[in-house]
Amino acid sequence: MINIKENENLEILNHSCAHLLAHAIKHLYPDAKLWVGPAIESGFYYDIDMGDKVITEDDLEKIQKEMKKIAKSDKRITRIELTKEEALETFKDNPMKVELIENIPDGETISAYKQDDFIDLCRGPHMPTTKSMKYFKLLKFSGAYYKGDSKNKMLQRIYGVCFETEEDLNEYLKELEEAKERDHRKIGKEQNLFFTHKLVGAGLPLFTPNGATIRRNLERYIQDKELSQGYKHVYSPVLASTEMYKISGHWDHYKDDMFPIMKLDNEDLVLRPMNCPHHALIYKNELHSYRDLPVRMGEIANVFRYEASGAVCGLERVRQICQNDAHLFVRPDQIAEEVGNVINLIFEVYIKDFGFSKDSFKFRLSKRSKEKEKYIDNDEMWETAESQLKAIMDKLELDYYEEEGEAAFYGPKIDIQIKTALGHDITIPTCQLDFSLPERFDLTYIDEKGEKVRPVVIHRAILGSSERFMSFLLEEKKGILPLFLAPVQVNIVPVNMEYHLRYAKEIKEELQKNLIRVELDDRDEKMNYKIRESVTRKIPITIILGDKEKDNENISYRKYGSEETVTVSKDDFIVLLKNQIDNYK
RNA sequence: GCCGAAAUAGCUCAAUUGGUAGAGCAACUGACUUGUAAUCAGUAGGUUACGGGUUCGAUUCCUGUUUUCGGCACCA
Repeated sequence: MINIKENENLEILNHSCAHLLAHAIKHLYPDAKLWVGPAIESGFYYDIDMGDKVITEDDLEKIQKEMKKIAKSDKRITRIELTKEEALETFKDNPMKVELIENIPDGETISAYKQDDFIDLCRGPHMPTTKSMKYFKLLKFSGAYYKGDSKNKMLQRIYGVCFETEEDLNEYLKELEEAKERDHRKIGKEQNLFFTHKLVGAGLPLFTPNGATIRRNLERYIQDKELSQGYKHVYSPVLASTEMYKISGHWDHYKDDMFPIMKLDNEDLVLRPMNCPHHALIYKNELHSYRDLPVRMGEIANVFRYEASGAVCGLERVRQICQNDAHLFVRPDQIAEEVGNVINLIFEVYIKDFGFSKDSFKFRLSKRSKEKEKYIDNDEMWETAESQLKAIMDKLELDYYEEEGEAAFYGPKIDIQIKTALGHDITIPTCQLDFSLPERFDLTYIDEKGEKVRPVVIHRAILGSSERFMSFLLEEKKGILPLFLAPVQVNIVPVNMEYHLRYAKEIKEELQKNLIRVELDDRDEKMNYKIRESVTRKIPITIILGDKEKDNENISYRKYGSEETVTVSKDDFIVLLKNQIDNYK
């Protein structure tokens, strides 16, 4: 999907189109107060205070028509420089712009752009004339908080996109449609993988046998990976006393994201939002020597977060999250190596095993913001942790960007960001550095001098959560699953029900004994019908059995996406399949 | 949580300004079955998300709730 912000011409074009939108709005709704209208990755928007007027689909049509009219009339777009007083005078009817102008430091040039009877405060640059905006479309509208702060009133935002040619616009609109086809919620329904039910609640998906098969095999896969890297797995309860979260800092910094307290006789229990304190206590349960470190403690663990009702989304954002979590308890001198191992593991899983493209995710160094009260208070710790993570990423020559305000409350993170089919930017794998948890739970190990020393904790998740990884997998693979995850790996279609069913049953049993997930389509239907269904269900392998196979005791199969038929002996087939499954293909 | 929209058969969607809720696919029944993407016929399937109101009459209008969707805010 194209990124408008990466193409300077398109960025200027889209920003100019935002002005065109505002111009049309002022024609149709003279009382509307404009806020800002930037170009964004997917086009442009404009935020407008329209008083009590609420935008509808019909309005969008009207506005678009008016935009076309202004564009066609070929108005020159000119830059005007103003003094602060002139600017205040020009925009005196708009309190939002007045505030904006008042905050511009004295002496700084204030510019505005004018096209016919419309003028807007703006740095520019812009296209020379309104005629440049020929191929655009208004796409959607919604509410948006003034200055992006939920404490403020809500403005109305209109989104659109503009291109240099009609072909580019149509291509883009086509891609938007195709993205809808990839939406994991649509695939989940088509392949009967998961659903939500009102009686269970929002953000709490139920996994059907098909979805559960994918999930179970994903969880097995990642645990085996971890075992091969020296991890050990634990189980810990989903509940804990609030006392624990007061020690960990969750109570001060994360309470609003947790489900409310359950009062017992003389205990206050909560559903856990994270596993770190539980794991810290497991670490603390025994004495550790410097020789034993790093301790790599993993768990496929359910956590619970009170996600806002407007935020829950399919498997992408849920309220019960099954994390592929681990905590690495390391000596300070092991930090770089262990973080490196985590990054390598991410590459191994995402690139090598699943074959995702390098462009499908981005590394982000997530730092704390200036609102320090949101985070655990220890400036020195934060500076050390952030600079250490940065140094490690630089040494690994990772291509990454930095963002303030994205850290966890207890420490900075390396997050791996992906874009969903619908363009949401979300984290899947994460690797976080934590000097706070060991301090708060008084974790130690004995160093070579026999003294107690503080370890450092690395929090990490490779799949992120089972739910979120599944949503990513389904969208990236367009519902075509690798063999080791497919709910049905092999579908058997007999050519004729009367003559070939017995042989088909034999083959099915043989495959089943070898733990291959196989189905035999023994319905009273024609062969072509069954083949078609096998393909539309995206089953990786369809076996066709007729006289040829029966007489020679072999099988013929076709792979999903190929029309080529391959004939092999039954035993060779089983070996081939098991090989592919073990190699995650 | 906020702004807006939606909710009709298992699924995808219809139902002209308020007047008996329909279709395709799937399911079921019967017939037909021999080599790589849909055989034919029939049957059944609904308190139109849930509650309240207006009306002689509500899928349709008003209202409350829930869920879903598009954003915003939040966010691993």
